[in-house]
Amino acid sequence: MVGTVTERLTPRARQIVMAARRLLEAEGPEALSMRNLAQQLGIRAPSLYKHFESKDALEAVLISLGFEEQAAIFDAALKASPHALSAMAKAYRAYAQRNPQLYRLMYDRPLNRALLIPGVEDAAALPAILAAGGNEDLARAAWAFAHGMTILELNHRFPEGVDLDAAWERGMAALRASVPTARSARQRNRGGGIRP
Amino acid sequence: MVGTVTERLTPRARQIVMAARRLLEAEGPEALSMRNLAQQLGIRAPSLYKHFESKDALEAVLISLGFEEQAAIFDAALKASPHALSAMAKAYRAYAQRNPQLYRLMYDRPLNRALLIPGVEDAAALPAILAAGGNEDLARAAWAFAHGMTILELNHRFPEGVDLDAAWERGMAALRASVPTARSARQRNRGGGIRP
DNA sequence: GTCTATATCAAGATAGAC
DNA sequence: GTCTATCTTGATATAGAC
Repeated sequence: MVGTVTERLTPRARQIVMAARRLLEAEGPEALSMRNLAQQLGIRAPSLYKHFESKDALEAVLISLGFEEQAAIFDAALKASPHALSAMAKAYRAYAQRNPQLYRLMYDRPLNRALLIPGVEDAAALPAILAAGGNEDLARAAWAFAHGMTILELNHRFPEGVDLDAAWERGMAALRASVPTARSARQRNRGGGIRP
Repeated sequence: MVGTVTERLTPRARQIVMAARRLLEAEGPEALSMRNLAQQLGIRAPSLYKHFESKDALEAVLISLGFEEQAAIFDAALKASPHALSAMAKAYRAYAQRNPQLYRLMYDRPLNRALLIPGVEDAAALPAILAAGGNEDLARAAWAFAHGMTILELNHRFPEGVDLDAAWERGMAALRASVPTARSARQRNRGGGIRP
């Protein structure tokens, strides 16, 4: 399903989204203003509103794109490795490191789900549940751990020079030991939604 | 050491900080502007600058206050319970739930450490390291898990109605099983700073 | 300690012409 | 699809009088 987000856009809207992504990644979410974005494209800010209803709508496309990309790499990690949970964690960390500002945009605030492309959020979450052996509580715990490590590192909250690889490995080792077997998973899984 | 932060302030500055805290908790970080704050106090915004050099300086006092309070409740949790790591996690979660907007202010951005009251950040972190049996990697992992659960819940990232108690317990059970003994801790602890 | 007046800047968004 | 001109709002902060 890669490409469904940008395929919904007109060619010009796609160009704008790509410019927005470059600007975001280069200068951070505060710099992503309609004025700055227009300048990057060599046009004026009001022109952008012919392509997107609002700034929120434009950001929602970026966020949808992020979920779509996460879903793809999580699926790949899940299929490629027998150690599903660790592979997912590595993929999660790598994505955030390659796209730190988009990651911030995706996770720093409550989501405006009405503006998202339907399904993208759940598509990114499903592989995590599978990697947790179907146990949603464990999937949520693993997600929280991965997000916490990621955002605390992005915000420079750990002491400088510290070995974060070791902290990741320590946490993942603990969580891995907690993955249920296929049999116990069937007993435990009580539904409730696709997101972990 | 409770009270050291507000003790450094003049009586009027203390009143301003308390009003800022009420405003922050009632309406969120975006509403904490110098204008709004002044209005709460029945004065004009420029008057605030006679008491604080900048908005950042005022926020730094609030953040220092948060660390001071966290240090106090973490110390208490550590002393009160033989299950140190779980007690810490419960205290962490409870503090964030009682002070959600201050929690956001404390953790959503990189810290301006030059403006903080010296030592408060480390004082809040030390109990976590002790609770992790002295293993700093584990302390960092546990902190990341607790912060991730907290901020994802505050931002409504989990599906509605889901049992987050179970996710907390699942994660903490896994991490708890990983706490080293006093003997192994002495071998492992490699220093590097007080923050986890 | 507080005031008024002001500087400075930047944000999102709309109307209507071309 | 882009423009100019404009509206509206709001932010942090300073100068200098009282």
